Amino acid sequence: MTEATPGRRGGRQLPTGDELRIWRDFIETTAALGSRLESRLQSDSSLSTGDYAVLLALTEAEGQAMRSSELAAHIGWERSRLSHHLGRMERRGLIRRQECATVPRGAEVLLTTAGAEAFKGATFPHLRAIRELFVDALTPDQIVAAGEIAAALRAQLDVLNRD
Amino acid sequence: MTEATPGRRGGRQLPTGDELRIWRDFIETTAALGSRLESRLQSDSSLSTGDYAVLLALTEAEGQAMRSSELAAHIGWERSRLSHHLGRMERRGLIRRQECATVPRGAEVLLTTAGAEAFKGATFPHLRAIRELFVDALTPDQIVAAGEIAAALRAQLDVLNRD
DNA sequence: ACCTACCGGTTGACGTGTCAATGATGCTAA
DNA sequence: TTAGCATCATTGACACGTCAACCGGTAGGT
Repeated sequence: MTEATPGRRGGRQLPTGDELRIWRDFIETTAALGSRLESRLQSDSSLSTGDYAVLLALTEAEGQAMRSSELAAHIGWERSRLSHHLGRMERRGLIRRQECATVPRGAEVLLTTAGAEAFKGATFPHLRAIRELFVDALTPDQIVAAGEIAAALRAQLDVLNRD
Repeated sequence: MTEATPGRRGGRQLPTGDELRIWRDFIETTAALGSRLESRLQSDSSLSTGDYAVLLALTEAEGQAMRSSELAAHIGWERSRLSHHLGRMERRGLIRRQECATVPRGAEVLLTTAGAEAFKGATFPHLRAIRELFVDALTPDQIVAAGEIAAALRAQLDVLNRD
């Protein structure tokens, strides 16, 4: 398992071979997991995970509507990304955009009935896929560990975000 | 931490709220980690992780060349994806393609000197980024756990791949 | 010989993501 | 007042990924 490397863990610049193997396995597997879920969602409901995130936010919003900027902040997207995505969703009839009465130059994003139905139909298979691909794959201990690992990685990302 | 849900863990169809929170945290954080590494590599060396994978494979290949199909199999990409990517890399002078002498209708992918230098310059900062963003973020136990989690998720992906 | 089926590789269409530039509109300070 | 300036949102250019269609050539069966 471990390697015959000189110690000095603190001063080392580069990952060891073991660490690198785990890194590759980890990042590739999580990426594969994400795209597998994406394709499950797609074939179950013709929605992407992006669509799902937008529809979820709108479904839970009061009046099933939000201003574009709020929506972007809520789901953690750049405005540009959201704008492109809303354009595609609008073409498919899942949402509508109209000028916002309260805020000047603001755009209100509305859930259409087609969008609400698409979301409703997607929820159950999506959650079931999460259970099958993630929850069922891991022991309860591993699920807890996964949460802690995610938290630690997130913390490090936040720390290094000051660059 | 835990929820006041009816037991019956075996028969449950959907993830609990706790499980769902961990899932979201996990998948979003790993995705963010991937894109952070992508942008580090980009700003350090003007390469994408795709470029890096291709250049790594070619660098380690005999004669710094491989047939397109072998290369695709080696890095686990679809042929179409590789073909598109090679087109972009060829435009940037990182690789060259020529007809393969031995295999009819085969395409040989060659590393150019520019490609070899780009890879050489990218390696160290890339490995350092992996250390900073992944290895340094976790305890040794967590790194081991991450490897086990990846293996378990991969196994489940493989099992469900018969559908 | 001919038809077919496969194989290696490319291409086109489209969805998705980032970055930088562009409107459009209100706010503030000379 | 008006010259900036920030803010909300969109747009265009491009990289990347998937899917399905395509092309050219070889191999097998009849």
